[in-house]
Amino acid sequence: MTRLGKPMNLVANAKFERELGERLATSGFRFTSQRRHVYDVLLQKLDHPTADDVFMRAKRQMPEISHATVYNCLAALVQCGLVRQVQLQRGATRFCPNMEEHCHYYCDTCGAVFDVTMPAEAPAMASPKGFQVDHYDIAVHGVCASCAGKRKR
Amino acid sequence: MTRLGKPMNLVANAKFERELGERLATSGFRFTSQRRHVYDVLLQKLDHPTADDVFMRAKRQMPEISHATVYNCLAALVQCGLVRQVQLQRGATRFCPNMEEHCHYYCDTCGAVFDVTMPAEAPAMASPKGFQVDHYDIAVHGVCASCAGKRKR
DNA sequence: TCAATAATTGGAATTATTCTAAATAAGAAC
DNA sequence: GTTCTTATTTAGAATAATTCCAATTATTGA
Repeated sequence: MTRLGKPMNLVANAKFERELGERLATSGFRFTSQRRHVYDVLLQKLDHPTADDVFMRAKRQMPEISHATVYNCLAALVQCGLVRQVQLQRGATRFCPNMEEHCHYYCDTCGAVFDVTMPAEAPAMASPKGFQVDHYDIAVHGVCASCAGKRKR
Repeated sequence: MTRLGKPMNLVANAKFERELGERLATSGFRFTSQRRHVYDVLLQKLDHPTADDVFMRAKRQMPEISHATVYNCLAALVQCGLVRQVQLQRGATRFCPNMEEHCHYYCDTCGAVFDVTMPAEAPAMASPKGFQVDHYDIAVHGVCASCAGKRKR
C-alpha cells in the first residue's frame, strides 16, 4: 500500500536491535532473522496491524516467511515485553510495539486506533481480594473526527 | 452443567422482560422467543459466557435454537444497549448483561472474570482532536487469588 | 386475516489461529 | 571451525469463532 522511501531503513536503529537481542535471550528465545524482521515491521508503521497485516508487510522484504512464523515471532515479542497485544473488537488481534503506558482510542466506524499516553495518576481501584494485577488495558470506543465529519453530511 | 431448581425461573422478572421488549422495539428489532431466551440465559449466570457458552445453555430449554440465531440475538441485545460485548483475550468474545459502569478483572491463568464497579471519577484524559467518545472498556489483567495460591505450592 | 418482511434454521463458507512433521538454523560445547 | 542439540521455520492441515446463505417460519402492521 504505502510506498516506502528508496533506501529502506531496516531496523530503525541499533538500539532497538540490541534491545531485541537482549530481551529474546533473557526470555530463553533465540535471535532469528525472522524475529528481527517482524519486530522491524512493527516499528516501521505504528498503526496497530493484525497478525495478517504483519505477515503481508513482512513478506515484502522476506518473501519466504510463513504465516506460522509470524505468529510465533509475535508471540515471542509479546512474551519478551517488547510488544503489546491489543484486543479492540471481535476478530483479529492487533499488535503494538509502543510499551509506554497508554490507552487506545478506537474508532468503531473505520477501525483507526490512536494511542494516548495515560495520565500518571495510578488508577485507584479496589481489586478483588487477592488479585495480582499485571497490567491495564484501556480502550476508548467512539467515532474519530474524520468519520464524525462524514456522518453529518 | 448446573441443575436448575424445579419450577424454572424463566425471565428473572417482568421488569427485564418489559425492558427487553421496549429496547428491541425502539431499535427496530422484533421481539422473539429466542431473543427473550438468550437474554434470560445471560441474566441467569453472570459469568461472562462466550457465544458458544450461551448457545449450549440456551439449548437446554430450547433445543432447536441454532448457532446463527444465538449470534443474531446477542448482536441485537448489544445494539439495544442491554448487553456489553467484552474482548478480554484472543479468541471468543464474551457477553455481559451488567450495564453499570464497571471494569473487568481478568485472570490470565484460569480465565475468570470479576466485575468491579468503577470509581465515579470521570477518567480525565485528553481525547484525540474531534474524537467522540462512546464508552470505555477497561480490563485489568493479572492472576486471581485462587490461581496465585496454586502457583506458589 | 393477510401481506410484507424480519428472524430463524442448518449448513456451508470465511476468518483467525494453532498444530504437525520434516527441514533448517542458532548457539553451546568441543 | 565443526559438531551436536534443540529451538525455529516452513507449508499445509486442522481447529475455533464467526458470518453468510437460501429456504422456511414468525412477527407486526394494515
